[in-house]
Amino acid sequence: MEIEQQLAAGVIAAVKSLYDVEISEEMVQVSPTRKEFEGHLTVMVFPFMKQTGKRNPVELGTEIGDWLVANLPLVGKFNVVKGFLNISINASSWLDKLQAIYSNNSYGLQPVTESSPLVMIEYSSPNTNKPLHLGHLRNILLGWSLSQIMEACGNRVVKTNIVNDRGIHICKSMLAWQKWFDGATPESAGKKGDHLIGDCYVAFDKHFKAEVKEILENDPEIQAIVNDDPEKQAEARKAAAEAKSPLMQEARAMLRKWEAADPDVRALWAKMNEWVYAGFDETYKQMGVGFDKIYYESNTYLEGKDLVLEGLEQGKFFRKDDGSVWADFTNEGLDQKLLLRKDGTSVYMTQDIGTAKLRYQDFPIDKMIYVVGNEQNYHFQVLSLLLDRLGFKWGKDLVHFSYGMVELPNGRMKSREGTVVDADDLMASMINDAREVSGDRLADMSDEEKERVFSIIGLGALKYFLLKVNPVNNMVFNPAESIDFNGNTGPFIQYTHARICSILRKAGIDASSTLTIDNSVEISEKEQTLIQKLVDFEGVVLRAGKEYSPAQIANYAYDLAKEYNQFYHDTSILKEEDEQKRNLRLMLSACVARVIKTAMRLLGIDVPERM
RNA sequence: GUCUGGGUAGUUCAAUGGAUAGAACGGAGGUUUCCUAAACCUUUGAUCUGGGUUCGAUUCCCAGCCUGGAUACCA
Repeated sequence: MEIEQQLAAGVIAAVKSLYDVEISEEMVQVSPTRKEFEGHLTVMVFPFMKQTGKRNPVELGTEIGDWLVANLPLVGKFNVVKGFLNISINASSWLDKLQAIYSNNSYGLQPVTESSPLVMIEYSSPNTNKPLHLGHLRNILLGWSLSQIMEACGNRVVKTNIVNDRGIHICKSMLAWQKWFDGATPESAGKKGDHLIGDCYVAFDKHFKAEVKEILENDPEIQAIVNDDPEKQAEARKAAAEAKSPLMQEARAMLRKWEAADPDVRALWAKMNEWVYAGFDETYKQMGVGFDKIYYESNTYLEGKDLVLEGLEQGKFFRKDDGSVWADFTNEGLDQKLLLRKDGTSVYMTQDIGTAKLRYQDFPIDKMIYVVGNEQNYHFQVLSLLLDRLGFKWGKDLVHFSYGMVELPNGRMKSREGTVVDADDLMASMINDAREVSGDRLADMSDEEKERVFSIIGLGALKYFLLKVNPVNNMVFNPAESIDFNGNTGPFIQYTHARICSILRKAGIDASSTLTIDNSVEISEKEQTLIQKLVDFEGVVLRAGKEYSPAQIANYAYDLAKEYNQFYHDTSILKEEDEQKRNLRLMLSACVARVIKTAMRLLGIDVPERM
């Protein structure tokens, strides 16, 4: 049992024994003691004042403290300040804890068995008409990290991805490729497939814009659209002009051909999508992430349509006069939601229903987590109700892991304004920065080894930067300033780990060595603080899993690394002559290194042994 | 309009209802006879406004201001 829990149980017993009053677990708040005060853990006694009838919190705290010292072996001494009961834990209890952590190779991780709950996590979910950008990076890293954390919390995890491979957007790229790209392939163009297709999309948009402008200025039909409100008039004219654009009409015609399974269109579609997948795979590989099962919208949207029609027959949905199919959620406080257009084609929501069906066929899912931006909060609120109505047992409890946008200093990224930060470019530039910062520290390594380390460090900085922020908040990325390698950063934590590895190397300790310490060894305040933080790790992981928050792991890892750096700076380890003290510090270092490594793995960040 | 997030040092981020609101970057200054100076130390500086609940509010409730997002046939 954890020290905090033992203490909390002790306090409950103390109150029961002293005042014959039952208090609940929630009333006992235990937290680390602030640095200014003596003690390790602090219990708030204010909450017990009513039940115990005590008027004076100091008196109450003192009585509980006396009882704890007399009855709880792990409590050494205590002091009371106002209503804060500061408890000092016995040194031997800390040492026991440290030894337990040292000898447990999977410390902090819950076991996963055949009968563990099955959690499916969807993330990335790209469109296939353009390369991945910074926003996708946040999504993918959160999804990957979350799946690691859920596994660490004792769940079986299936990582999944839904690829939005059909629709008007890919038709635009296909059309542009036919018209202006002269049969270019990724090989002939010398660029990744996703980037080539992205270029096509941009080309389409450029020509399309020009067309619309031309029509707006010269077309008499458009000029005839008049509205008293100038804003509304402009909107209406623009919509009419866009619909009238020959390019757009061609794209729509292509989409219809695609839906009719026209062989030529399908062949082109398949070829171009393959290029994109190859490009994405390269990006995923570079990031160090992957999936267990990938779904494609082109395979799932028809399934969704079937389910909707089935639901319609069972009276779960209704049809409007124009033939469109809707779900009514006015009883649940929401609106009506379109499920099938009047022409019978499916919408975004329909596709998600079909995907859910296939997933449930493939896996006995207990919990489904969708990692999708907060712009889709409403969509997932509706999807949850919809799946529940269709009888998916996890529908009601599906988790929309909603995260904020990555913004630039002037606002959000806009592809139209060319302010999108490309994922591949950003990663390459981070790795390059790492190379420059490193100097000649790794001069004795082979070029291959060096590149591996630079890649770990550069990506570590990027990943940590994106993961340390609370997911619900929007975050700001300034492309003009490179991501830091100093301070509260991934490399700082990696550096601490590398440094510990160096110490252990010099002490002649490797994975097979076993350190031992005597329980009577003296333990300093800094050492005790470090052990306390190590003990916290298990709880931090569980909490991060419960609250779906990789940021808590990130902040914990930084805190631990910072604490160790201070310890390192004013404590000698290798030069320590007292063998017991030396072994204690080495054992502590080994534990810190392992916990850092585990925590960083939960974030999807590697830690090199040298840097 | 309606619904829904967010508002904390100059900047980027923290803070299960608890003690003097923490870090980092930036600014100013300092530390290498010892294990990696990507480090360490000192200093500078903030809770949008007004009410309420509470022994105690950045945190919970109400109102207002600022700001992001959604709002039904795009995904």
